[in-house]
Amino acid sequence: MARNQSAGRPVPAPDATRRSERSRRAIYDAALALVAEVGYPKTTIEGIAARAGVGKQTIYRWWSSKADVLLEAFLDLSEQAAETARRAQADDRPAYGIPDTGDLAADLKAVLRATVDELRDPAFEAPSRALAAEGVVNEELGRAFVARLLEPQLQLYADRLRAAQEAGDVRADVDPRIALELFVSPLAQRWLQYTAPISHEYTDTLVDYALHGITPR
Amino acid sequence: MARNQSAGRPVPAPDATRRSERSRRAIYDAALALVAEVGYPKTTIEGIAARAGVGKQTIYRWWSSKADVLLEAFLDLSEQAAETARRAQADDRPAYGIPDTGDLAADLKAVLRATVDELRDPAFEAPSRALAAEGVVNEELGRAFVARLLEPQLQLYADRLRAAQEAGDVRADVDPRIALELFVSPLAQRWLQYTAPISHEYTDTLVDYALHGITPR
Amino acid sequence: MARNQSAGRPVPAPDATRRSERSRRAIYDAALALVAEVGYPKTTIEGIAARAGVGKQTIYRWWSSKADVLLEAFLDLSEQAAETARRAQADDRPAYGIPDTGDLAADLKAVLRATVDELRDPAFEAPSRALAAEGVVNEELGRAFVARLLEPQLQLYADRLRAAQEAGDVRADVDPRIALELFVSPLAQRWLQYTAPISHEYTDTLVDYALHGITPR
Amino acid sequence: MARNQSAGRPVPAPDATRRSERSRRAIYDAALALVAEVGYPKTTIEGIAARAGVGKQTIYRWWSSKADVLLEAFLDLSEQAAETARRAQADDRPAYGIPDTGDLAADLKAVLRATVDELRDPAFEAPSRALAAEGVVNEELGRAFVARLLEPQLQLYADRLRAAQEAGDVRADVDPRIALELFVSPLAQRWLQYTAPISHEYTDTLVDYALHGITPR
DNA sequence: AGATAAACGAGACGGTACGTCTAGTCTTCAC
DNA sequence: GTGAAGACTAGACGTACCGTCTCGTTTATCT
Repeated sequence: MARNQSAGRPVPAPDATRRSERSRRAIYDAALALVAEVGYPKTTIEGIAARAGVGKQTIYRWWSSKADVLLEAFLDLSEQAAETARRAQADDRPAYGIPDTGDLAADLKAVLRATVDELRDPAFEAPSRALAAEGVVNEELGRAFVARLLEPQLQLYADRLRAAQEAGDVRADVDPRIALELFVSPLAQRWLQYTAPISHEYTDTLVDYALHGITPR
Repeated sequence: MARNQSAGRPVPAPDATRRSERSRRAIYDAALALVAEVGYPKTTIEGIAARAGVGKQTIYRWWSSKADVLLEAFLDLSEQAAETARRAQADDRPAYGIPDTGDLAADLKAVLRATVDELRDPAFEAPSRALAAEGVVNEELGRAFVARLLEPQLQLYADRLRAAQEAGDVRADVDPRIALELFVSPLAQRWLQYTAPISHEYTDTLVDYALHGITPR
Repeated sequence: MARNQSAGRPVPAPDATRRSERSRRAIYDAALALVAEVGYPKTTIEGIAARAGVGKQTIYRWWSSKADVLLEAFLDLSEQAAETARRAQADDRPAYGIPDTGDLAADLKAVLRATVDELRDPAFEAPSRALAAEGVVNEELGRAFVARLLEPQLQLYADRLRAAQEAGDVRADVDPRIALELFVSPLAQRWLQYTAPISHEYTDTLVDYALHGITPR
Repeated sequence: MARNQSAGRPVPAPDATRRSERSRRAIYDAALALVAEVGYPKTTIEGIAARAGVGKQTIYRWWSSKADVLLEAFLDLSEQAAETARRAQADDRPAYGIPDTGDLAADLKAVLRATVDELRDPAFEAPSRALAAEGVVNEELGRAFVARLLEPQLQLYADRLRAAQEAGDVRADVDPRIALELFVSPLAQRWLQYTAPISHEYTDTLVDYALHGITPR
């Protein structure tokens, strides 16, 4: 992502130590605000630069594309949110990840309900939807999006499922990385593709189906 | 979809009876070819018109956007493919839909394996990926994409599951429309978002997990 | 003007006897009205056709260009005006042309004053200015404009000057066709090119200078 | 001329100090060449931009219309020609304007003969004819054309006539600005409107008629 | 009176150019 | 010597007309 250095002429890499933190922040803010306000397709680099009070070159110097700017802006936003959340928690509690109360179904349902709520938060919806869309069509960005944003999230589910396996609540022969998709992917698809509305009841049902299957026991 | 008639001056709707079938076909072909060759973002209306040997206005007269052209082109392609498939089948066999051999798991696995193959067919991949991406970010198109392409496919799974319910192979309290997502959505997400590779083994596993759950029985 | 029949395939010449007089009149009216309202450059053949309630082909069938339509429309207008003027005159008076009272200077001044007034009539100004402009840049139309509209007018001056020569009021060695330009062309240039305002005093002065020269006698 | 700033949103005026002289020259050259080669109506802004190797926006940034480009291009050409002529002259001779040998008729005839030759020079004919035509129909451009190109030329005649008045060769009560039209306007009209051919003999005759009148002395 | 054929209103078609917008590069000036 | 400002080349956007080409629908003679 960072900087395109594959091309012919070895562009002298900008000196990152002298980079203006002020501009970086302003660009993130402008990019997120514009995506939220006018949508991703109508968000332009010129627009971001103008809103951030920054020259276009300052954007092209540090990012390779509109999608790249937005990806980093969103990553930054997520980190800030995570940081805030972490700080807000009581100090000695498990810092991050999916809770493990011993009740797998309840834990998954709780987290998925929270995810549903988050997906409906407009501040998150516009940029993450934009990034997801761009990632569908732009494989490089798609992989970056998955690696830096999605996979870390999914890993938390995998960890929880592995813990459940150790507790005997999930069969040992089950691959947690696949199993988690049984409830995560349906939610993702409904949200991304508007195939159907999402709700707490829906995600609860997904967890039940995924844990116990749909055949008679 | 149809025609923009929301704006101020009521543009007289073009006379569809005089529409050039030749141009329509040429536009579909050009649009699909360009999306496959240079990708959706670099496919332009000017490019489609030039390649189709058609005036730009002929495109703007009948479609409202590049996405709209591609959606119809892809629908047309699908219909043609379905038509071909239908014709290729023996006359008395069940014409369309998911086979029902009595073995639900085997039937689902077979269809999903075929889907995996289709998703890897470049002729289908480029346009459907492009449409899916556009649909993520453009709700109107997204809903049209789902309603006209995706949902009819999903309905076939729902039908098969309902038959399985009647045969006692699926619990009666299960909602087929949700249940199908347990194996369809994971595949869709891996394909769309590059979260992980897809394979026949993978979809087989999904069916097994979905049918029997991941908890010990 | 008439009809382009130089090209390869011998387009069957339209049958003028079956031509719709109604359409012809409507086209003339629409053309003149549009030129007066929106100016010549913004007058389009589509616009004329729409306003005249006529198919575009009906225009292309009978005229070769926008300029051609306007030229004929203006000729028609001029003929009608001349006809009206002729009818309005007493029956036995000299029907047409420049009066000959025996006083050359007075006669020329009177006619030029009338011309100044006519040039200021908006109904004449827009189309004649448009035709003159087009004629400057389009030699074929320019020559047609001169031959059919301008030269007949100038001929009247030449006739009056010749009569004056016979009466001994103009030197015998003077070429009337050139002499008339001494007062006609300055007026034409001021009007066409906005080089200076026109007035009755101005044309009176032109006649005086032209008749007696500008050197001391 | 300058820049359109009448519209709603106040488009930020471009910074003239940073203007590319290279582009400006290339645009002038391309515009003049195209007008000479294919004529004014078939000269397009796109064509000028392409030929000049320039983006369309660079033309729209600095000029408001095709006519405006051509006017400035032609002014530039005239200035260059005048500059060249000035440099070519012997240093102590009267730098510019109409010669004053004491023989008014001869001086005027000489200058008009030179003008006839210039009007026949294709390099000047196409653009000046195009500008004149556009000026007939577009008052704003017409006035600019007159003010910046025509009137300065005419002023030279007025100056020479005033000198002749002081020398007693022209009557004191004659208005030089009007008198000059007696020989300038006829030539202009013949050239512009193709009313008749132009020649050295013709302009000589015009001078004779204008100086001495057409009546017997 | 009916047949026949051309002119007609309408408007879709392949095109060209318009004037605007944005991409991404390059240059200038201020801090 | 970085970074804002913005002019530059390039080219797609969506619109407006061009001139050509069908369509059916009048008209208007010619059987």
